[in-house]
Amino acid sequence: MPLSPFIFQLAPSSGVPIYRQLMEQINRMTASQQIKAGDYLPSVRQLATELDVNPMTISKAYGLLEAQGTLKRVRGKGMVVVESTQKQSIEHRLNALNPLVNDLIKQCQQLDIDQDQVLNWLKEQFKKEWI
Amino acid sequence: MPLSPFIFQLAPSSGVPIYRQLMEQINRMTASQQIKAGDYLPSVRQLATELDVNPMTISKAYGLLEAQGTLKRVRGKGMVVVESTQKQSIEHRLNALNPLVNDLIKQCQQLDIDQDQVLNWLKEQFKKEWI
Amino acid sequence: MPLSPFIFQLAPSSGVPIYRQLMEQINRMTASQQIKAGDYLPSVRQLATELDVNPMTISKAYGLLEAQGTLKRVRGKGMVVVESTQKQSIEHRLNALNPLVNDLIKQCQQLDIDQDQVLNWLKEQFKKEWI
Amino acid sequence: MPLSPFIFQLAPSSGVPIYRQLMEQINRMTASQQIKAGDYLPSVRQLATELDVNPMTISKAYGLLEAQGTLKRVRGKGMVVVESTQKQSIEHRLNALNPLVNDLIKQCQQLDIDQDQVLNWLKEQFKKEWI
DNA sequence: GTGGTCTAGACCACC
DNA sequence: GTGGTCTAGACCACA
Repeated sequence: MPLSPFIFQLAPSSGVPIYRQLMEQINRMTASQQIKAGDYLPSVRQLATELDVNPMTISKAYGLLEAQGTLKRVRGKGMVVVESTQKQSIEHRLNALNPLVNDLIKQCQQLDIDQDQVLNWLKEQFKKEWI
Repeated sequence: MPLSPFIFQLAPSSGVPIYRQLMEQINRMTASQQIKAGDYLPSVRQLATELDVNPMTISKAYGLLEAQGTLKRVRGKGMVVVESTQKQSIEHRLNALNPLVNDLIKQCQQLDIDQDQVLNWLKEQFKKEWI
Repeated sequence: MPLSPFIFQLAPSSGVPIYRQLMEQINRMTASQQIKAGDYLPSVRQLATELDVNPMTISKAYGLLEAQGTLKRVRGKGMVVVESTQKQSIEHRLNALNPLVNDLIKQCQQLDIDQDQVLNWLKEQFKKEWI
Repeated sequence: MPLSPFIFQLAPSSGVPIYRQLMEQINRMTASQQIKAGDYLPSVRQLATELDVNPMTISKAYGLLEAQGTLKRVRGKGMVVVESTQKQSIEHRLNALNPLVNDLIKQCQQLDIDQDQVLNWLKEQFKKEWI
């Protein structure tokens, strides 16, 4: 029963609701099969403690993922990833980055940064920051 | 001639408050001097109509930018960019992209996409989407 | 125990915006440490009811005091005075009265009242009205 | 025809509407007979130029003072102080300072300044600032 | 319960 | 025409 080897990173002051941040991260991890069918997610209380967040917030995220069909509630055991999830194609996963990249492009233009500058800088940043 | 040649793009469902999106965009445009000292911003009502948003929302953004020292109220004429703003260095502007890039890196890892894949794809996307 | 032992006095017809009156009074009370670091201000809704004012007006004042660095939002608990505030020197606090005193002097001159007359009268008034 | 020997002092950013500041100042000057029955006020245009204010603002103040019975419009000559005004008693004029003094007392209390401190300081300020 | 955001609509002061 | 202030009421995120 893999409890919480998952890396969740929250940005509390980003304006994006915490439950949405959680949902998006879990969705990405199922898309990449870092969480597979049958895996159990950390319990509401455990994750709440770990992230220093109200348990109701975790519960809300789990509830919505259940409604969306990604998770299933198992009485007495917790939330389990449903069997239908499978690793999505690389194209599909890259496309999930589209909103972020469009934002990036828009911000570059507003900051008057050109393509080569930002691409070179991104390469550097990736080398530095990639864990 | 306080027209509105500025391109504001809102993401209403992003969770980021509209007034914040506006503030950030205006801050970026002053950082790149696409809006220069002495320029007039579009009027509250005009921008509200253009973006289909309540005037008070625009007004809140302008008011906070005034409190922050970026804009100044000119009676009967509108909001003008203060004189002290100047174009910021390319390093400074690239650093403004940091939060977005950290997000990008995090999402790639959660989607199990490796560095070369994403960098190549970014190059393509930039060529396609850059206006 | 975020109660409301603070006395706010509004002058609705003074022309000074309500949110500004609130901000000024709160600033004075932190300057004199009648509100100390860690104290909770009355909730938006409570103060709105108490002062018979729209909640958004209170909220605007609190929001600006937060932007100004005097208050901090604590999720689910309310607005708390930040730790950095300290009692300001008597000189500093007296100087805060400058605009009012300049106004007083100007009005005396326009009313053809001389210095001794007004100073004696002020002494009396202070004795009578001081709570 | 005494044109504009009057000293008007405006505080444009005080939040008090300019037309009200004007009205109050003119009322004080009639109360003290610094402006007497039969005196002509400066013309709208002249005062507007002098104070760097929109003529409509002056006009509004004059109009309200006319409605209030203090001034009278004389065709082709301007606004004249009506005959009924007379110098008011010193008590009456001191009472006109009441709102300001109540404000002063309130601010002192909120700033935790005691009576003797403020009275001594006021004496000094009066000596320094009185023109 | 807490604060935050947004809307629709009114009125004010000033150019 | 410009921005500013306020209201009444709705909905959201979080404790």
